[in-house]
Amino acid sequence: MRVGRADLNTRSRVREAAIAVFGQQGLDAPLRAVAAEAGLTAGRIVQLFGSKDGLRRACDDHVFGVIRTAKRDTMVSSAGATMISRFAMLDEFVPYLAYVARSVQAGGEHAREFIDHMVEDALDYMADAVAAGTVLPSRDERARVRYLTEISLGHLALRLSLDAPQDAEELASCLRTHLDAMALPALELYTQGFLSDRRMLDSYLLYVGDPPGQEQAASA
Amino acid sequence: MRVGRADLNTRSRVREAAIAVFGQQGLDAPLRAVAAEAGLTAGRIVQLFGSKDGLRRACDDHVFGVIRTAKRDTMVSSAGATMISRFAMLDEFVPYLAYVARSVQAGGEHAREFIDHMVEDALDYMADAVAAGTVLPSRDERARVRYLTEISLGHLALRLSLDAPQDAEELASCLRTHLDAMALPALELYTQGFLSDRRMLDSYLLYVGDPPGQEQAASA
DNA sequence: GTCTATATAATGATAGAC
DNA sequence: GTCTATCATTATATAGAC
Repeated sequence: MRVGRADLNTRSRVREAAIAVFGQQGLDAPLRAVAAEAGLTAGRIVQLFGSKDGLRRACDDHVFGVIRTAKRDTMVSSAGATMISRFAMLDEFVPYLAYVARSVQAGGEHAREFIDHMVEDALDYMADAVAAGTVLPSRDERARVRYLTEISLGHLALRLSLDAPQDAEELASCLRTHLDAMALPALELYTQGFLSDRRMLDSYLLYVGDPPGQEQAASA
Repeated sequence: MRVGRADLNTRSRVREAAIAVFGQQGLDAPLRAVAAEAGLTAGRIVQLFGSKDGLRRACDDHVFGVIRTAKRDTMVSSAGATMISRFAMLDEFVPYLAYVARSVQAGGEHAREFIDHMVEDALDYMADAVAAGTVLPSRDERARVRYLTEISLGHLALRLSLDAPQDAEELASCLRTHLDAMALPALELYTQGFLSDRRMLDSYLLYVGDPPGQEQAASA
C-alpha cells in the first residue's frame, strides 16, 4: 500500500540472504554470492545498502537485535554462560548464531560492542543466579562473564572455520555436532573444574595480592 | 660453502617474515606485505615457495613443529590445557602463537591436523596429571582435552580479531592483556567451575544414559 | 638470485538502459 | 526497481631482463 513498501521487503530479503551466506562462508564472501542467494544482482545490493559495509551493518544490527531480544525472553531462569548451547538447539536461530560468530571473528567496532552488550546482559543473569545460589560467586564477576562469553563465541567461530560447512544443512549439522562434543566436557568443567587442588589459583592470588579464599564458596 | 645455502637462508628469512605478518594481519595478508617485511618482492616469494599456499604450508610446518617441540620440553610438570598461557609469557613465542591462532582460524587440513596432534599430546599430559592426582578424572578424557584445546585457541583467535594489533609491539601487548584478563576467571573455572550444584550435569548424564557420579572425583 | 613488467582473475562499486 | 555492462582496484602468479 505505502510507497517504498516493496523496497523494504527486498531489503529484508537481501539482508536475510546475506546473514545466511555470511554465516556459512564468512564475511569475506563475495557480494555476488549473496546476490545469487537473494535472487538478484550484486549491483542491486550496492544500490540498496550503499556498500558491502552498509550491508554488514544492516546484518549486524538485525542479528544482534534478534539475539539480544530472544536471549532476554529465554534466559530468565538459567545462567547466561551456556546461552549459546540453548540457542543452537533451536533451528531457527542457527543462521543468526553462525552470523554472530563470523561477525565477531571478522572484528570491527560492531563486534566489540555486541560482546560488550552480551557481557552486560550476562552480568545481570549471573548476579541473579549467584543470589539464587545456583552459581558460585566470583572475585571478578565482569571478568568471569566476559571470559565465558568470549570462549563460547571464540569456540564457535573456530568450529565454523575448521569444519567450513558449505550449505545450510551442513551448518546445522556442524552446530549439532559441536554441541554434542562439548556438552559433557563443558558441564564437567562448569560443575567442578578440572584442577583437583587450589595451588595454582592460590599462587596467582598471592601474586596479584589478593588474600586467598576470602569471598569464595566452599570448594571441598 | 655449499650450493644453495644462501637460498636456504632467504627461504628461512621470508618464512619468518611471513609468520610475523600472517600472525599480525591474518593469513589473508597480501604477499606484498610479507615481501616488504622480508625486504624483497612478491614475485620472488612465489618463485621461492611456488605459491602463496606453498608459503603457508612452509609456515605451518615450521610453526607447528616449533610449538610441539617446545611444548614437549616445557610441559613435563603441568596440565596441558593452560599451555597457551605459558607460551604467551615467553616473548620469543609470541609470533608463533599468533600465527597458530590465525592459521587455525583460517581453517584447512593443516589446522585440523595440528589440533589433532595437540589433543593427542595433551592426552598424555592429562593422563599423567590425573595419575599424579593434580587433575580430576573425566568421563571422556579425549573430549575434555579437545574442548580445552579448542576453547583456548578459539579464544586467542577471537582476541586477535577483536583487537587487531597492527605491529609486533601491539601484538605482544594484546597477548599480555589477554592473559591478564583471563587469568583469574580461568583459574577460578579450572579449580571449581561456576555451577554450585550438579543438576545440569546429572540431567545430561541421565539424558545420554550414563549413571551419574560413577567415575567422578568427590565434588562436595 | 632478484627485479620490473605484465598477465589473469576476482572483487567492490558505478553508469545507463529497460 | 532491476539488470547488463563496465570501471577501478587489488590480488596472485608469470616472463623475461639484469
